[in-house]
Amino acid sequence: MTNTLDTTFDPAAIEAKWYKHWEENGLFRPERPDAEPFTIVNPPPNVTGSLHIGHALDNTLQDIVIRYERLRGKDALWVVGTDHAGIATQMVVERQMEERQDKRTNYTREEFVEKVWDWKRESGGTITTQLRRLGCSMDWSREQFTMDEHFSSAVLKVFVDLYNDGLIYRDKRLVNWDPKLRTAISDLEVETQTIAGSFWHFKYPLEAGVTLADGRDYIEVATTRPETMLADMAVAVHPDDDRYKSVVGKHVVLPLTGRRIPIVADEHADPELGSGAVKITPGHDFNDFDVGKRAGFAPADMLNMLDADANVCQVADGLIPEEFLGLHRFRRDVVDGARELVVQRLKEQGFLIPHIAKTKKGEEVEHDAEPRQIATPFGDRGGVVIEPWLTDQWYVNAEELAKKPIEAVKSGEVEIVPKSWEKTFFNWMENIQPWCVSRQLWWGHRIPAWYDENGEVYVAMTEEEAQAKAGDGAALKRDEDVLDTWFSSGLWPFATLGWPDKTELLDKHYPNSLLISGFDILFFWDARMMMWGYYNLGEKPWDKLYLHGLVRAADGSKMSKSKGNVVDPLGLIDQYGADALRFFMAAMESQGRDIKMDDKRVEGYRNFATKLWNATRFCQSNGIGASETLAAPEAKLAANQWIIGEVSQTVEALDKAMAELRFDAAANLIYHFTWDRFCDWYLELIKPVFAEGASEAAAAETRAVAGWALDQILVMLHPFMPFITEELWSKQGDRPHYPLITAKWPEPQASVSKDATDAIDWVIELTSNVRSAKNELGIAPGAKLAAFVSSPSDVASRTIERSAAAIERLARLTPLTVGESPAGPAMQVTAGSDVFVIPLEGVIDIDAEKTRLSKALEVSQKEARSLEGRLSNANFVERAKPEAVEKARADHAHHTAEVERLTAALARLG
RNA sequence: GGGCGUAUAGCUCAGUGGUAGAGCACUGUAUUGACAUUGCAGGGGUCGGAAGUUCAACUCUUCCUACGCCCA
Repeated sequence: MTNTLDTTFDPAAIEAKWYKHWEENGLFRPERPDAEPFTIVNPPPNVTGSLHIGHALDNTLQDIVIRYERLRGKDALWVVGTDHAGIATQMVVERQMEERQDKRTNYTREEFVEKVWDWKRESGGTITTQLRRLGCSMDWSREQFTMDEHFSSAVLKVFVDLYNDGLIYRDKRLVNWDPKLRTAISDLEVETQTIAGSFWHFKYPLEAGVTLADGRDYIEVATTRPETMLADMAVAVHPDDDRYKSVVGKHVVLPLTGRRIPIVADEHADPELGSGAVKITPGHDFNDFDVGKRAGFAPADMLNMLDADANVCQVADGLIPEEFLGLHRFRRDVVDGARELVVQRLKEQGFLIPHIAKTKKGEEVEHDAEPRQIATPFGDRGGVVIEPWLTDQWYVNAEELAKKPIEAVKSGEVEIVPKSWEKTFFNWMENIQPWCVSRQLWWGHRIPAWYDENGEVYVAMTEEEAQAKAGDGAALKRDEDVLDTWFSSGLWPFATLGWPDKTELLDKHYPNSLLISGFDILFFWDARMMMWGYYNLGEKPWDKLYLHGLVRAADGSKMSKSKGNVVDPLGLIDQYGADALRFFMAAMESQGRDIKMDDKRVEGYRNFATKLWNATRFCQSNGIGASETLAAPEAKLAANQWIIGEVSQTVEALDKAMAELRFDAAANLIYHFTWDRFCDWYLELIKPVFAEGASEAAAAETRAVAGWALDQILVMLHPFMPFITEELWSKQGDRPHYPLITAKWPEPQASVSKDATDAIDWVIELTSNVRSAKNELGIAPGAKLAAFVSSPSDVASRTIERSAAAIERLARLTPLTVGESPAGPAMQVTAGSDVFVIPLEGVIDIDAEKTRLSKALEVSQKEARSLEGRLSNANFVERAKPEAVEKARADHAHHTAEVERLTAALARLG
């Protein structure tokens, strides 16, 4: 029995209804204890986040795969949750406090963290509601959060294990410091941007009595960061640089501070660049840090002239003049800083070497500095210039942990799709640097390390354990810092399944089957998961990694809030429906290439949904309802056999596309099958069967086959368009205990007669050719015409006999006579090897038919000539693949025959 | 500087060693029975440029040009 569909398709009306139904009935993860597992973990979005177009793509692809595997009977688990997003979340809550003239430091750490939890409970996880609107079928019953108690203890365990294995350590070295957020960040969180800056040249006076070979009493140095000269500890020159050989080991006396610093030989100094001498500030520059170490300065002795806010503070030797203290490192908010004051003072004291530029007219003009493009590091969250800063931080020995992941990808144990990303993966993993994992925040997993009065460190899961290690008398103080959010989200593939406990879930679903992520988090997250997976479980996190691209604005630019070109996926869902947006994402996703937003295309897929809706309405009006069998029904009629064969081919091709993760190919297959085959041909072919007076047996067979074929469409389309398909499935029959989401995927099992499918293909060709000819000759499309075929092929004979009704209805040829046509003007139409002569006494425009035939003749002549050329080439006949030669011969024969036929037809027209 | 990727119809994109496809747009046409969010028919491309391999190159190789991304 069927439930009548509304005449119009309204996505919004069905989306909420079905999502609720699925979720409330536990259909996202039905009990399938004995089924083969299939597992995906969702890249956990920030708990502060809301759904953007990138999430829409990422989650659509995952949902397509998980729904597909669920339909194929697997125990499909899609793990979902959010991550605590240390910096982002703390920023959100602090900003809210600011609005109330309040601040974090007005509270204790515990009070503040409790406020963040309050925020999370009230406003966090907006995105989880939004994912539901997209139709994503995750297992919400097991929703995870990286700060959950269980997850948190897994994080601490990893830290402790790594420490015990010597893979995590505390070190004093330069770190990327974000002075706005007042925390260290990892090198991945630094974005280098090229900005317009200046390059200043200074004189550093040699100490009394020392001169260069050329007699000068100073060394010229140049810098883009003059303020750091307050903490300079050396001047480096290249050991082979003759200009400076005599002064290596001597000293200069710095202006402003009066610090006496050595001239050292170091290969870092490039004789070709500028003066060849470089100032060395080991405490504030990564290169200088290395030079400083080589020159014999211990990190602890390196001068640090900036505080956590990047304001000038006094250095250990106390030589920075009072007037600089407290200044910001450089001009900020229209207030000059240390940089500007240093330049001003050096200029006043004659230590600035001006830059001479020429104007367009050739006049020389003096500037304080040379304008330059400078590669500058910015923090990806705070957006301010990163300061290399000397602090104690925790580092993970990433080089060691990267070994197994590299090996796994090399051996093929883990497959990266598309493969082109492997090189990028290796390039990064093989040159990986120690990973700074400590963050100076309050929100996050606090580092399980305690220090006694002597600074001795004790790493343990709990304070009690640490105390036990330190001894009863020791007064312990816990490390203030928290861990990088990626440190914890890297545990996602297994900590969400219960690890470190040995759970059945973990046993069954680890390693995961597949991970889908944007390539932008390949290093941040995907690589971390591999490191953690191998380290903690000795096994890969997933079999396969699929990387997709970015969704770009329609003009190809990157979407960003500042540009104001962000497309809201929820708006698109409101406008076109979730199914249309999902289908768009799938159809555009071709192995990692970026996707350009195209509303017209989304609209097109909304139209596709409407088409299917209306096709189903047509079925209903002819008594076509739900199928009663999984296997294709028995069919005698050619059209029915044909559609069964087409379904079977489509399933096969679809399975192949899905196995290769070709989302675009899969979407296009089901699209074209539904529209071009099922709607445009099959439904037209079966219409005569339901006409009055037609055979009841034929109608019954057709109802069964059509109902079955439509059901196969609904199943195959369901992963892409879950809402409309579930709605139509339910309306096609009463099957409340057999919802589409957990229905069975079709299995290609058709045994259809080739005669039948050939017959329909022949009818389709004949119909298309008749329509085309009529159109060119200006004959009304609806006109029914008599036709003659003198010596029909086998397929023609059979089809004329069995499917005259279809030929009449579609090709509009009737009566169809086997035999010679009467003399007189006529047009010719072919199908396969058959030629139909259609007399058109009085109707035909003879000139138009002549033109049409001449055009066709020209094409065939050209083709025949070209093929002749190829076939007369001995090299081709001898060396080409036999199939290619065979095909060329057949094509040549065909075109030669066409030339003959068309010439004769033209002659007949006079 | 190192690495990767992309250049195919007006636009957005598939594609295969045997002379090209889709969606949208465009043109013509059709309107009382599933659907104008539609049907039918059609026009439109020397597959970025050059050279090479091959019987045959849009497809493989090299170089060039343009654009994009990542790393330093």
